[in-house]
Amino acid sequence: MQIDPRSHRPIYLQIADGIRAAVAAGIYRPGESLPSLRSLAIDVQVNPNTVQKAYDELVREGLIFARRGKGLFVDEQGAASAQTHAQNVIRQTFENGIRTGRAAGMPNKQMRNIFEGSLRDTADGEN
Amino acid sequence: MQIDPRSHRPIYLQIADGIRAAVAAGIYRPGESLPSLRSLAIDVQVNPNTVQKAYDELVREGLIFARRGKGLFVDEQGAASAQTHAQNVIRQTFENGIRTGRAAGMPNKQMRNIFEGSLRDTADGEN
Amino acid sequence: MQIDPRSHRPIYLQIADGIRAAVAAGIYRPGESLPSLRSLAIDVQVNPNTVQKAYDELVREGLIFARRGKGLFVDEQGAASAQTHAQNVIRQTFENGIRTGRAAGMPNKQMRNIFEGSLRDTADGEN
Amino acid sequence: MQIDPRSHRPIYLQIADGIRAAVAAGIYRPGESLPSLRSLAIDVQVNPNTVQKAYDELVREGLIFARRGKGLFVDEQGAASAQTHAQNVIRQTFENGIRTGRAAGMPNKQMRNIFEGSLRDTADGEN
DNA sequence: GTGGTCTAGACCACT
DNA sequence: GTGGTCTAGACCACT
Repeated sequence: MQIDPRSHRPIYLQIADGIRAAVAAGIYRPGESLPSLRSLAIDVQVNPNTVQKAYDELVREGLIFARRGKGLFVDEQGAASAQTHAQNVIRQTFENGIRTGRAAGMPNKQMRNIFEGSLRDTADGEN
Repeated sequence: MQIDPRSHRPIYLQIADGIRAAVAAGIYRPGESLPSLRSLAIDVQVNPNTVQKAYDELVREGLIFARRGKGLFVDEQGAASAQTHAQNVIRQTFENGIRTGRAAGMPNKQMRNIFEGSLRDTADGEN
Repeated sequence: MQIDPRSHRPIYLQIADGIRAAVAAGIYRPGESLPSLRSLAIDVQVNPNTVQKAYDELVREGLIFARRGKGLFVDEQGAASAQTHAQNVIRQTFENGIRTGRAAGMPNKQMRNIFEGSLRDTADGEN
Repeated sequence: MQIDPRSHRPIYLQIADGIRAAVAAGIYRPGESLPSLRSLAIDVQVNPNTVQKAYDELVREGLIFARRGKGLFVDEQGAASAQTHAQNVIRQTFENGIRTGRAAGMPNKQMRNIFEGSLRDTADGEN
């Protein structure tokens, strides 16, 4: 999981994004356990409290649930909702970019070009 | 100009983004003066200090410059630089969305669909 | 016996509450033996240590007592004490609800209405 | 606001309960500001982080909203929801008490007596 | 070992 | 001064 400490997006939300994406991608499946607070904290080089805040966010969303002394688990119904949630986030992000372009008077055609360039530049093999 | 007080992006950067987009769009042209601190502060419902910080940012970037006692003006070369800056911001935004999609295992095709949907949904007439 | 793992009331106290209520209701009578640690642990899906703690609590209260190598038994005077203890717990619970209502400016009449509604909604046949 | 440090209910939830009740009671009205993190922390003798967690809970509920640098305010629509929320909490509490009574084989009549006793004992003048 | 609460204290953005 | 994030570290309940 990638954390950008210079981003204005709080670390705990970046972590929540990462877990959400991983569940959406099927890396963690319904009923399966997630990395423990402490192990993930070591993994992303962050204080356990910050990971806790990230997980808390996802528990409230209904994506995961916690069992004291046992661990954190992907909710049976939660995985599907992670997919749609991820889609919404992506759409929201694209719309923000597009709105910025609109404000700068940029035509759709140019924005499509930029988008295709972004797809190419972030390609990590097969897509 | 749209300010989202709940966004984690600092308000002064949101204001700078807005000015930059307006310059790129030709709303403020090279040599023209920009709104005063106080008028813009009232406009976006924010403390003048915050607008000051936004203008500082843009002066540092070279997009605008200050004439003591006269106000702030758009740099001659500023308009072009605003264009490229806006492009970079947009590209950055798209790449963020794409990275989220990749993390969730979403194929390019689906992301293109979402992008086109976003273009359509944010259309405000002719584009 | 109902255990709510999401409640902030420790599980061992929830188990003790359950046993106490069962003794008060005459399900376990004075002199009779109680379920073994392991059987109750399996029953409520909990670690035997947690059941142990619940029994410890009840022994301390004087509701039950242990015969080494034989098991746990309901105290002769225990049944009566369970009755009064259950009454205290219930009273305490009602008072908590009433205090919340008072804090929200709710008149007694409305609280009585809510109480009667609760009695009705939780009715499981004859009461 | 009363905090019981011996309760198993976390302090931050006790604080949230208190604020919710105060809004329901009309002590804080829609649009009005709430005590600041620091002042409330001093008031209830608790760490500001704990108050923060309580307010965070209420922000998520939609009862209040926060403005960075300005303070916390009661949501226009939130006040009404506080009333119903308070009612639900009270009902939930009563039902818990009643369920305990049922488990102990207590008849409705006796529970009504206990309830009336509780109303009397917690009376603080006119109700 | 695992989740959850709490304190103490630093630092940031905004008013 | 006001809300918000983060670290470091203690302590609790449960496995």
